[in-house]
Amino acid sequence: MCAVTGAFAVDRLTEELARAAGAPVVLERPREAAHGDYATNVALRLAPTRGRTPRELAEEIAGAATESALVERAEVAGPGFVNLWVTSGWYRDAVVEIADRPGEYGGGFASPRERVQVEMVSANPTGPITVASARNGAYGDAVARVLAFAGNEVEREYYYNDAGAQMDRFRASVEAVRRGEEPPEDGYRGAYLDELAALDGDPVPHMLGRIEASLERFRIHFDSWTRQSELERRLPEYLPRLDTYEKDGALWARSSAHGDDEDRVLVRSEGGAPTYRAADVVYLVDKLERGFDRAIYVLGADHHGTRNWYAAVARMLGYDPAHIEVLLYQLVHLTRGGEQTKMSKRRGDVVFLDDFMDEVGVDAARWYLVSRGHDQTIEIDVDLARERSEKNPVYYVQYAHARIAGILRNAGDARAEPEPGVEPEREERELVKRLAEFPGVVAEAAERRGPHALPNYAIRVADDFHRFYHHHRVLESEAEGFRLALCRATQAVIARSLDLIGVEAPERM
RNA sequence: GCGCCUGUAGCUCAGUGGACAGAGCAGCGGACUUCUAAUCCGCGGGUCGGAGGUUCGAAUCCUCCCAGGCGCACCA
Repeated sequence: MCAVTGAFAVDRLTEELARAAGAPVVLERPREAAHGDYATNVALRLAPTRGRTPRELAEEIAGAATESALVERAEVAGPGFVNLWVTSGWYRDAVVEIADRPGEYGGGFASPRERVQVEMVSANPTGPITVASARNGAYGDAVARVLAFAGNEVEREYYYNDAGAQMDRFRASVEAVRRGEEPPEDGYRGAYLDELAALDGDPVPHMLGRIEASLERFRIHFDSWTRQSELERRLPEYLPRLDTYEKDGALWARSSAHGDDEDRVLVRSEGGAPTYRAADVVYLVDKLERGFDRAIYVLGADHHGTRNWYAAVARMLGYDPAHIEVLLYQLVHLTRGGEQTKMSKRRGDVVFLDDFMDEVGVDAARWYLVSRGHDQTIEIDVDLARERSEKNPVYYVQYAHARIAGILRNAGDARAEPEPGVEPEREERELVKRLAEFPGVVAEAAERRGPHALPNYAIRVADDFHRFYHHHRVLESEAEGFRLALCRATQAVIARSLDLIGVEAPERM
């Protein structure tokens, strides 16, 4: 239970209403201003169980609600909605509570607090990071940031394949270039191969270095890097704990008996080499034995077929599959002038993250890749990206932040404290109510693993702020103290919304 | 054939049970001796893929159908 003191403004209002209704309520913001600042359908929900008509019950709740010091007025509307108008005191308190603790507002709600590992990107180091993999990172890192802000302890990990058939082809391709020959038919091509060929030794560590640099530039920092080859070696320890059988000379996991769609090969018939699945087994044990309460896998939709595999492995090993979570995101389709391009590293005709960042900037790149629902395939016209950059909503949001920073620079010693009797104007009330939504937006983004709610919300905040700014002066106005506090609160919410998706909040533009 | 995802304005997409469905871009018309016009104000634009069902109430939940994307390896 959260204490009443220190609870957010909407929570306090919700509790007052729950008291009036004698049941839990959910408040929502009506689309129509005529329907009040907040509204609840609690009477509609309660009427059947209480043997009353919805309107009758709504009248009663509305009457009780007006007793609250937070409620200016309450009306019954439609089939039985209770519409509420809040007092100017509620607005002042809401602003102060955000402005007073800008670093914490909206966060710290995780219960229980968990140790979480988010494993993401994990692309084979056979080439630079592509825009497709960048979506994995943009999504996974935003989820990680949201979970951390919620109060969890989060680590990011990159898992890479440093052995196996694809890596052999990659190394052979580099070797061929070093000998001045064409890469093999099934090998890799592209300008980056020449750069790797110019360096000495195994190209894999060099490639990984470039990948890490790209991701750091993309503002994703990995706490750890795990190699597939090291995990494979430990397979014999865990084989006895698995449900396995031999068929056609290969060793199979009977995963279909534990929730997977089919059985999987662990050890190949020819050569006796372990498969990628074998490394999966060891890796899962490794993650959980490191003490993570939750191991999150971020995978592209082309891997959705393996979703049940991880849970099956957990069950076979005797772990609760609830510790494992697979997040899927749909793929990125790139077009050039309307024509589809194929994403194949081997053909070398892909768009690399570094080039994408060069073209549209880091902020727009992150914004673009995370502002759409992860269940949605996104289309990016690479040719359009550059010219669209000035119209990208990310600048609209950043500009609101920079404008506020400008006001606060000019404010000097002026105090950001609401004047006791100040009556907020319409644009101010809308902005305050918007800021009051923030904790709910973050909580939902965390729960649904849907960080795209944040950029969409940030646009609304910027929208409300720009409108407020246009209609009212802050400095040397009669409500200067209130408005300065409102500016601080807005700045905090915008900065946090952007930070959670890895976008910077500039002081000047 | 089986599985996952998607179908909302001209385009790109929000909106996972509430009151006449929203934004950005594109189109048209207005507002700058400003705390930054990267802004604001206004206008036009929709059988929410289709058909049934559940509900006081459905873009949202259920069933079927249509269309598209991605999978269904001893590659990763």
